[in-house]
Amino acid sequence: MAKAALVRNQAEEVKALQDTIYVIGGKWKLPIINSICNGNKRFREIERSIPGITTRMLSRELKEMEMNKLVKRTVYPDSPVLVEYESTPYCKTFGNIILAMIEWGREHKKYIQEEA
Amino acid sequence: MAKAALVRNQAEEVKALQDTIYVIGGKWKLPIINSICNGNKRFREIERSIPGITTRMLSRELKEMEMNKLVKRTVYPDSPVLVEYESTPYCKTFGNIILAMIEWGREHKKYIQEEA
DNA sequence: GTAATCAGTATCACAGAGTATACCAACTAC
DNA sequence: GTAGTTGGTATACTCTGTGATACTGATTAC
Repeated sequence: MAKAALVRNQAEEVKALQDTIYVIGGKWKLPIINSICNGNKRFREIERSIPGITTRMLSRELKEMEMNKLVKRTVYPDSPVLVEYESTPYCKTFGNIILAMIEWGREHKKYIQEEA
Repeated sequence: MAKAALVRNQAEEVKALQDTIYVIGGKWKLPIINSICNGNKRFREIERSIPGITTRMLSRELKEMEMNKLVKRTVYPDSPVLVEYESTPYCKTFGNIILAMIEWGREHKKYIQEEA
């Protein structure tokens, strides 16, 4: 009985985990979410804030994220056209994951440096 | 000044985030870590606990994770050879990330179901 | 007039992550 | 004797995420 409960729990956990990985998988989604949640609004601004990303990848990911309601894209069609990206409440639900990962990255760096 | 501090902070955050993504990237590492931390020790046991994984991917990832000191592999060479995988303390440092991701997966499922 | 910025799009190409399938030798269970 | 388990390896293949490079038209700045 305890065993069965444990097994079911594990199966449910893995699935939840795999769902999450599916949604935020890849190199760029979390860094982009993080950037926008940090207040970066303009395309080039976001681009500059993420080391290594290319225009193409940013463009693709933003498009997908807009479709999935992760970001809101607004166009101000004044003389020099201006585009702004904003995070949605849904986007902010990744906060804990991102924080945990930033924290891990910091600890990992310390660890590496101590080792060397 | 406040601006400069903010910028430096952001840059450091992204790098930490990207480091973490680099280490645990891909479809399988986190599910495997989770499985082993949950007490699964045998190869086939781990395999069965992760929906969709193939023998080959598990084998590859375990090998890599052993090299990176994420898991410990022990062979008991008794009549039917027995192999056991264990999590290392280092492996357990991913706990917070995994928990946050499981939590997100659960909420996401609720969200999807409510929507439908 | 030249360079730079903005918000992207268009092509091309590739490595490597991931999949599919079969197979091995040793052992157990029926 | 035959089917199943264990801990994997071998081979072949797909596919797509990612990268590199170039380009656009409008605008501003020198």
